[in-house]
Amino acid sequence: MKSVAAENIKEKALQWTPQRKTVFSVIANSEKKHLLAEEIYLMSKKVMPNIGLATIYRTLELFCTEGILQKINLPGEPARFEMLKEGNNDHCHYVCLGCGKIFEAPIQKDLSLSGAENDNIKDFTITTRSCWYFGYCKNCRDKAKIK
Amino acid sequence: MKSVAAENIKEKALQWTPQRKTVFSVIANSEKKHLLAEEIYLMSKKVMPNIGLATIYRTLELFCTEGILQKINLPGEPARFEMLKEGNNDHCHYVCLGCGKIFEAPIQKDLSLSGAENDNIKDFTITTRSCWYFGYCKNCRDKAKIK
DNA sequence: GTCGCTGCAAAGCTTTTGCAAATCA
DNA sequence: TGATTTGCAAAAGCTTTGCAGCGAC
Repeated sequence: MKSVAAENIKEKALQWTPQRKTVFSVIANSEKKHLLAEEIYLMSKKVMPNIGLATIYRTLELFCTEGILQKINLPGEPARFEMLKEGNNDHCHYVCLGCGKIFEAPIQKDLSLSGAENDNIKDFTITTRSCWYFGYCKNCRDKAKIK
Repeated sequence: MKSVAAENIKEKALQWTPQRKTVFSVIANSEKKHLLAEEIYLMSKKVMPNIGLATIYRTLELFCTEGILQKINLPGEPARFEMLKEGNNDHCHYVCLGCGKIFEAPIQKDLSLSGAENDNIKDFTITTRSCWYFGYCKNCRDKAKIK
């Protein structure tokens, strides 16, 4: 399993090397969805002990430009990477400040231009959306109340 | 002009020092809304040549925890800082990938829980929203078509 | 044989930290 | 005076880059 985007790499005469296969499968098979470069590196090293960190970074960058991955930057921590799916990737993320878990939900279709009173925005062509909500999940909120 | 949040600093026995005043006024009076630490540092140095970069970072962190500033992390560049206003700060950002300009619009009220099919999300308490749309403004899109 | 890819090490950049001196309450 | 803040320099942490060797086509 490589995905259409992965096929694109071959078409562009870029190589589907063992290292790139490893990085791809490690991310694709991970239970965690939002991975640090360091985590991807360590998981890849289990499969391919000689792989270098620079290769990880170069591969992640490649995958991002090819639309296989999305890079996520949250405050106070290194970048994370999330696998994109064919078709709709318009979901928003709910980050619990208590337990650190990340939940996801679809983004409303009409959300993008809502409330636009500004021509610049009414006439804006969106290519990528990134919506992040920070707060507390039920569990953590309940715990906080008990305290 | 200091804002309620700035007053809070005094109440907490934190000091409203010349350096902090400088950083605050430099950001408050800037035309650009989304500033790099480096930009704030250079602007502050014009007013107070001896101010140190570490002081800038420490002040920015303080202002963020006090709710005076919001830290913004976009991929591929250092953190930016945006001044928060009293009351509603729920706006989303449109970043033009052509000219780099950032436009703003209000966020829909009902946006947060829309499409939630998941209990974790239905029952999520949001404290902060961060919505970013990437794409092309009218100008840049038109230019691209001419090419 | 050419071109791209890899691993290693070094460098780069942003941000944080340690500490003595200065400042403020 | 005692606690906080500052500036400088050094360190830390993440990421990128240079380069020689390797591998694919």
